[in-house]
Amino acid sequence: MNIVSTLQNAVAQAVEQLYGEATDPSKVLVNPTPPDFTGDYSVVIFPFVKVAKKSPDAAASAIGEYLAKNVADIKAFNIVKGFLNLEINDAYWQGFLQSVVSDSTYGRLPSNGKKVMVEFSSPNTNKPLHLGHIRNILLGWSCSNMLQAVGYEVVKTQIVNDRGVAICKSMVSWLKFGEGKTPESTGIKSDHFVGDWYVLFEQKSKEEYGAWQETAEAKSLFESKRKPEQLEKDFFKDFKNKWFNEYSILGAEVREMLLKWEAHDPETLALWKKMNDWVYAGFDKTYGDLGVSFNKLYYESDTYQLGKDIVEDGLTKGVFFKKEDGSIWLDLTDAGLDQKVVVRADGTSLYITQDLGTARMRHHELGCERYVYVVADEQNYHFQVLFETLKRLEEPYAAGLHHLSYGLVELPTGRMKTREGTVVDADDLITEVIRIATEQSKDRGEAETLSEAEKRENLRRVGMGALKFFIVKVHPKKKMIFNPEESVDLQGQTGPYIQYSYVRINGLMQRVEKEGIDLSSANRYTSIQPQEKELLVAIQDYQNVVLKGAEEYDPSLVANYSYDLAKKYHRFWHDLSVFNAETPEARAFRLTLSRAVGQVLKSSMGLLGVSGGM
RNA sequence: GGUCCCGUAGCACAAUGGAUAGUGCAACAGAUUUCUAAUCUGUAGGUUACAGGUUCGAGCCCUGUCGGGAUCACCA
Repeated sequence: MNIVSTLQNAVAQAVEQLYGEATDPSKVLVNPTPPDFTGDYSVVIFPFVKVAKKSPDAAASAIGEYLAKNVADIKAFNIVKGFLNLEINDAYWQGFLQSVVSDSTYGRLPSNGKKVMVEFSSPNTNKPLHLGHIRNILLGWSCSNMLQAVGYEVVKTQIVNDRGVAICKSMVSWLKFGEGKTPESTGIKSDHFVGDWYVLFEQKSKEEYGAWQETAEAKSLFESKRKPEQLEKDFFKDFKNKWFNEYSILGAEVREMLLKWEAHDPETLALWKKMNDWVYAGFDKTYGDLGVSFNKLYYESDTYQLGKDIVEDGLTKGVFFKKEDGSIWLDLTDAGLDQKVVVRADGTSLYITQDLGTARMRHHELGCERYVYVVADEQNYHFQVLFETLKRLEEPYAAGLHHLSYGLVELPTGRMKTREGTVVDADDLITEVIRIATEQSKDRGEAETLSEAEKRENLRRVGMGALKFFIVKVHPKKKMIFNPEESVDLQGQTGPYIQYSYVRINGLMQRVEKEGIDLSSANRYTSIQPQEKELLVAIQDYQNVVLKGAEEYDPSLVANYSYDLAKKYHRFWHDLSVFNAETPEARAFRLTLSRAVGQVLKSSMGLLGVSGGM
């Protein structure tokens, strides 16, 4: 058993024996002792002073005596201001170290027989992926990995938003202005190619709107509908949607396209399929670069009609109600939310209708215990409504729904805005971090032994490791600033810094292999140093970190842990000699310890999707 | 305006209600001429936005204020 749980249990037992009060062992606080104090772990005694009816130090002393007597692994204890500091026997650490290196799955839990779905990425098909998608994808991916590590079977899904106004804009634009060009003929990556037509559409539309504003019709509309004091500029800004739907020629073409699509017009469907396929080919490349994949894809074109049956249900159950115009509503005001339309007056479905239907369908198909939606925080309200609705419908899976909400990513240059063309493209960013990694390696002078291809692959790994680590180290809920230059820095809190620790360890292990060094004398090493102890304590903590990360859907815990471990290893490396250790036992011990650190680093970084060099 | 989220060093980020609020970058001062120098150590930098409250103990929980963001469509 983990020493921390051993201690928790023993303390709970002590409290019960000494003071007759039952205590939940998992509530006993056992933390690594801060470096300034003597000890490996510290028990917080304050919670027990009331039942002990003693001063904190006296209670600590009594509990300490009890532990020293009853827990074989405890070597000594001391008390500082209500904290009971415990020293653990070297024999325990020896055994622990051996158990780690002999267990290739260390940190992972066996299957728990439960299933969880994680939905992430879920892009629109009218333009390429951008920086926001990268955060989404990395969060989804690492959460999937963490859940898997703690025993879940994970189904990774995305819903591809392949229909609707957006893709129709690209289609209209390409038909009108495309002159039959293709990704092949232009040499443009195919999802970017489709996105370019979307951008062109928006440009043309803007031009049309500008021209229209000069017409007599527009002027008189402004005069008759303006609010008092409203400037012409502001009026037309507000009016844009209405204009697009009722006055725009391009807008009319898009609506026609959409109607034809919904009527299954063969030519429209063929065009739609062609453009979407271009986009998918492009996405696949980006997903490949990021090293992610999915188990199951859902397409909005298949699911957008879904949800009518669930709405029927809701009507029968009285969860929903119908207004005179035929639209169906849901009143959530008692939950602090608003009224919400779930089906339009004309009987067509909305975003929420679709999500209701998809939720039920997926549960029938997958039968998961939990469903995690990785979606940006601008949709917090939507998910509140969605989950509350499913709860009221008494859907059996409602309690297992979770919105993993994440904040905006910005660059140091400022916020991304579609309209201002400052959106950071995912592919560009990937290229950029690899470029920076390459540039930095030039200053250093890389190992000459590698082939060109190997060097390139190394740099790609460094760049991707940098990108991934930098993004995932921040708590999902917080908005963050991604600094490409800083991310690739080889010093500091970065992916490459951690990757290097691993490379270093790998180098050691290869040498062990080559020289046939015998590590079996490791357990005869009797003077564990502080730098070694802090590594052991950190390794011990790994399984808890993974568990917590999975429970809280928070990969930043694993990222910060990895950095911390790498940092401790560097300190160890600097202060103590490994190969040139004082004795053969010390050498064997340190090599074994290094192996364990490498093993954990590989595992923890692997959870984050960073496998580069590992 | 209602609702929700955020506010920690110059900057970027940590900190299950527990000890003196940490880490990196940037700055300064050193060490290590090795086991790959992609390293390490030290100095400096803080009224944790502000004001109250709960607690043995609050960056964390509660109330209010200020600042920033998101959202309040028969869009997705």
